[in-house]
Amino acid sequence: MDVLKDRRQLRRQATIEEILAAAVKLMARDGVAGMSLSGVARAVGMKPPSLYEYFPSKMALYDALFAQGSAELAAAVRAAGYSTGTDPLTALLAGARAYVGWLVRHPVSAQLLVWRPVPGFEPSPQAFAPSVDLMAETRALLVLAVERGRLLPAAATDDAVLLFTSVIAGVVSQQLANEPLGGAESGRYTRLMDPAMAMWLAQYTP
Amino acid sequence: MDVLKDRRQLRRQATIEEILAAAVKLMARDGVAGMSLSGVARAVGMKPPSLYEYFPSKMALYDALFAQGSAELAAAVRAAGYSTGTDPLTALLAGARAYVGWLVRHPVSAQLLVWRPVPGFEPSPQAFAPSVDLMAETRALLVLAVERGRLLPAAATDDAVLLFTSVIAGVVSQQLANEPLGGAESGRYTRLMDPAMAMWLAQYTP
DNA sequence: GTCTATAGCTGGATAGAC
DNA sequence: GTCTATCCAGCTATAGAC
Repeated sequence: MDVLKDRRQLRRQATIEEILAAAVKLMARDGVAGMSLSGVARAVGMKPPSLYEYFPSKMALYDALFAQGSAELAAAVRAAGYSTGTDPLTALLAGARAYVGWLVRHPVSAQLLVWRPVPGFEPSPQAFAPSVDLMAETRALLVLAVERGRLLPAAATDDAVLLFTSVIAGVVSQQLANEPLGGAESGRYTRLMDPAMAMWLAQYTP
Repeated sequence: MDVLKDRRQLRRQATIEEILAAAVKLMARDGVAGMSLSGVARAVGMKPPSLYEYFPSKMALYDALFAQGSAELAAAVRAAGYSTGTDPLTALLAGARAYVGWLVRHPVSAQLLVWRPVPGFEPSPQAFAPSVDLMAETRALLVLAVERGRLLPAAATDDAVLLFTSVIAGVVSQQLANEPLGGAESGRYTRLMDPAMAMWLAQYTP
């Protein structure tokens, strides 16, 4: 708790983040499954064994990346939703837009989060938690929108939620399949996002 | 051209297919990117060098798998469409159903075709051709459906086609993310498929 | 916390005998 | 066409000096 300890922990945290950033960069170049600890070590100016001071295994590094991405994604969605005021439907749409937008801007994390490209890697429950929370909040927003009469009751059923997430997954999938490593900033997904949301809404608007 | 040569070629073709099948099986176990030539060789009762008699490199094996999957998928979609008679809209929907169905029943090929999980692998133009053809035929069906008054003119625009493929991609994505290696035969995707198609149709039906 | 050294393994691919 | 033998490269991970 004293200053020295804090400074040390801060330094350590900075190194950890440097390692994570380097790993993401490498994954953008070689593919998510193609990342190697040797490559990461080279990128941060370390020798491979030194990485084990920060992560006990390669899978632990993947898990940290998953946790970081999952948390940042959830935060981005929440921030977008909160900033819109109190209307649940507006918040829902802003959240969906933020969700897709974040994934498109972070294609490497997107692959790690949405697909499972690494043989043998399963995210830990802690790493997965933000996604679970986000899903629950999305559901709650839908229920609220129904209660307030902004959506038809059917919009809060399991099938409607599945359809909603599926539409969003479709947009993300389109983008990632065409620009897996985040090349040119194509406006394709934005052009797709509005009609897609409108299409879903048309089913459930009073 | 003589009988002996034919027999030899037939035998060779059978071996090639055995190798491809073994590779798919291994990819289901270890992940698409986790397949190894050593493992494939073991599975077919060969030593690794012998595989080079049939494929000049590991990437060539991936390409053959891509080509095979792409062709089979296109064939399945066409068969479903043709069997419905001459109504383009019915054919379109039957095709979409067949498309998703085939991918769900062949999750390993689906990952290879839809996602790009193998670092450094790009399908050759020949391997990719069936997918391109299929896309063109889908477009043609939409145009035909519009001409026959089964769909609104807007259904043949680029945006509508993008939305159509995106909806399908969403269903596939949902399924693959939850059952990447084709575990239990969950009826989830079928439950999702009909509402998803209905949702798109609602936008473009006269 | 960082290093050297190294274990220990697996992989893709080639040469050349049979 | 299949094999043995081998090359060479890369990787994760550990032991132990500093």
